[in-house]
Amino acid sequence: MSVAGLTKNQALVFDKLTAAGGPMSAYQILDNLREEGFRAPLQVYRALDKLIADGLVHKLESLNAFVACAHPEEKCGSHGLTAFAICNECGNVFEFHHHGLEHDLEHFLGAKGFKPEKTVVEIRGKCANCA
Amino acid sequence: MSVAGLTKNQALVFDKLTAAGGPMSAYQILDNLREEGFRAPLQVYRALDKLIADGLVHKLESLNAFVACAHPEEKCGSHGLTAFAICNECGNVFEFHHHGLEHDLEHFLGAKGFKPEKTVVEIRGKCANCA
DNA sequence: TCAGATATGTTATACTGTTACAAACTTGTG
DNA sequence: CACAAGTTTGTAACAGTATAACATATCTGA
Ligand SMILES: [Zn+2]
Ligand SMILES: [Zn+2]
Ligand SMILES: [Zn+2]
Ligand SMILES: [Zn+2]
Repeated sequence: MSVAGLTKNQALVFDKLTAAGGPMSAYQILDNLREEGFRAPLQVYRALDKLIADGLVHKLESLNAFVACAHPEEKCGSHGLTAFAICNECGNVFEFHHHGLEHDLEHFLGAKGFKPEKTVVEIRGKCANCA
Repeated sequence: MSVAGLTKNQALVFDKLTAAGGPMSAYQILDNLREEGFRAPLQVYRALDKLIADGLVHKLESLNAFVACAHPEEKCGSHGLTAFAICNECGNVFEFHHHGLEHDLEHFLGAKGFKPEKTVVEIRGKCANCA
């Protein structure tokens, strides 16, 4: 379950998020880790910072929530662009890479002198089950 | 400057945002409208809700901030996809539409039974001036 | 052992957004 | 005009998200 190189708190947060199988807010994580000794938001946010830097967790900006990476073996962190389809009905999140997209954006913005560092792509809608 | 069909508070918020020429947080807007009689966040959020629904203002999810539409005459609201390149150095925001992008995403997700309703695309990086 | 670095704990606070309810204004109708 | 219905605004309280500042503990290498 766990991943090498993580501290205790980082591992607790990562495992909780992985077990959830979907997005959680920082405060939901906090409440779910009180039994394990968590007391303050900062414990969660610090762990999330590291997990995000390592590409093991992503932040969903349009939800203010966090989700475990769907394929950590692919080193999402190294991709400039990770995209999410988020169902507004059931809350299900589908994570994907789309190289055409990435390339198009880089090309389009590069021509304008803009250097992308991190790209947020979140598609809100209805998933196949909820349509 | 103003736009027809807006109430007093909506017009005040829209004008302030337009004059700013860049993103503002809801509370920055509030503080800038105290002289005009604003007292509570809800006055700002209610106005923003309407302006966003009308496509005159966009929310930048990765900044928790709001920006006046760069080309309201094009009815951004009717596009599924409006994208933003946001400079991490100077805060400048460049709004654009990219139909190839929109089409690719629709095609890719449509094949999976996902029906997009609203898409967030925000590219954070360095603009030409700051590179 | 001891110093420096890293990780954690704790409190308080700042920032973002909503609920609930009351009052004022607008508009159409008898 | 009177007055009801709808819409806009005002106000207070609160809920949810995130960080600053400082203290303590733990780990690591000289
Ligand atoms: Zn990922
Ligand atoms: Zn669904
Ligand atoms: Zn626009
Ligand atoms: Zn710039």
